[in-house]
Amino acid sequence: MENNIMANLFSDLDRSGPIPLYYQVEQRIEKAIMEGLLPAGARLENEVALGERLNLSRPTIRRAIHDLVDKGLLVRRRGIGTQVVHGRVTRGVELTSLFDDLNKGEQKPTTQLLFYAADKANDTVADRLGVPLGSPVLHIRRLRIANGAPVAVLENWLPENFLDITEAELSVMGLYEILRGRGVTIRVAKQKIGARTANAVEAGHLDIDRGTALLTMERAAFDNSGIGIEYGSHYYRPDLYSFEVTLVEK
Amino acid sequence: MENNIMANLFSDLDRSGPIPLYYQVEQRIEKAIMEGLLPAGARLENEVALGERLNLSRPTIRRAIHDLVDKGLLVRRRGIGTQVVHGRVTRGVELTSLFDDLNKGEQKPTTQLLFYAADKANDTVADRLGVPLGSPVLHIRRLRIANGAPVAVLENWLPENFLDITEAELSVMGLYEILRGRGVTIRVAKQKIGARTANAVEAGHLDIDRGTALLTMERAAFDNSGIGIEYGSHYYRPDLYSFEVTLVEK
DNA sequence: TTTGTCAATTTGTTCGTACAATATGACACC
DNA sequence: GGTGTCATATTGTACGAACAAATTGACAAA
Repeated sequence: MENNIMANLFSDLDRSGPIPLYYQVEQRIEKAIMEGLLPAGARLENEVALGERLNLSRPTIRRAIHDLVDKGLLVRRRGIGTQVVHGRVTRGVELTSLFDDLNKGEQKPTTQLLFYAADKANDTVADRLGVPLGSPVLHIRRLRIANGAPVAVLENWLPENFLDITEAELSVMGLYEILRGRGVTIRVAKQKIGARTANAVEAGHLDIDRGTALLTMERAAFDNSGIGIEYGSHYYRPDLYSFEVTLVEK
Repeated sequence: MENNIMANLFSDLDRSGPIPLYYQVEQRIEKAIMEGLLPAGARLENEVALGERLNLSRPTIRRAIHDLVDKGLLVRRRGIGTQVVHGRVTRGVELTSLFDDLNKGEQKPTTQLLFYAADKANDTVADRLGVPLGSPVLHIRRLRIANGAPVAVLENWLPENFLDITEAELSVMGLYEILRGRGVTIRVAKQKIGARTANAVEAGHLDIDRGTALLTMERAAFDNSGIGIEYGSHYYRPDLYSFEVTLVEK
């Protein structure tokens, strides 16, 4: 029975294309879990058998499964086998989701550019971004609206080489979308999540009462080579947004 | 020059003991980075050469380096090589830190047990923990105090097999400490971080004004075998506590 | 009944090898 | 001088194979 499910799942692997085989396997297992074909607690076939049926070597299968374990979707024990982790919170748990956040949100988000100016890096910005104090930075503030309701105010600073990002771009695209389009890859990001009480201005932006709670996030993002890409200080309407993280102990 | 450093680093690998070779290599490189022997931006020797000098196969070396890339300590580019990541993000990047949080906090935290009872799992608890509705669970609520100030209220539910955890234990030890002592290893945890406004009771516990902001966290933690270990619903004083996360894009 | 042992199952570690893809720098060519 | 091409260095993907370690269940022995 299960065999049929799996057999169908892996029927047509693209062996010639540029997408690695282990990644294709990974995606299909992940999809099967998300769609409920492999429910929580379900036991996967063992590595060798799986490899034989897909005509893949054991290392390739292992690579795929290992990645999914890292993502927190699977759990494996020597002598026992591999199981789908319990807790069907398994939707959208990728760590990367936090990067894009609202960028590719559920319901066609809109952006309103509140502020846009070339500025000089102050103490905080210089420190977080690793640029010299007083060096040129792009300073922006955006209001993110989803479903007609204001969800968050995003304030960001970017180093000198991004001064040519235009207001027009920022009005229609997410920041990370723009950065990706310029060939920039974020590699490491350090985030700090907290809460505070909204003042009058903040409350006004988010269309809530003064004195209610805000969810806040500070983030410094770095390049492949460790160069500071972006420093952001954001606040969110807590009834419309929250952060989800999956931690995997190694 | 660099060769000498590396040669010394890997002089005596334990080939017979139970610790995997890739792990030994991993630890030594990590140590070298932490101690500054391999400064930010330093380039590692290539995989094959490294393998030859240590008398290890390339897969073993790759495994070690791959793990460190996952941790955010190293960065590698095809055709170029492997480098130590820039940016002093290198301290305390372990994912595990979020697990223990207040347990091993900065200034000798105290715990006050507010509630302790055997209970039956309600809808939410049963769902999050993956146990049957109405099955026995241990239900506790604790007030965490650091430096004389109340920092957080931690409400937790644990499945049947932890019903024998005593009030005395909970008063002097952190929950995760107790669990570790019983041989339980948390493997995957799913967290949701948000904010809301404090009601009168909550404000009273944390010694703040009613209506000020609370930082909230919900967590479901799972075993090696995917069995639910703990479900928690916590709230924190945002001026005394916040969450820090380091994300690594893969 | 309880305990110990052994076989079977399954993942973990480690080796070896081959070829592909990407970035750099040198060199020839226009 | 600029431009394209090619060799080189390095990591990425994929195969195959062997043995080690942990768990379970069956069976034998006390």
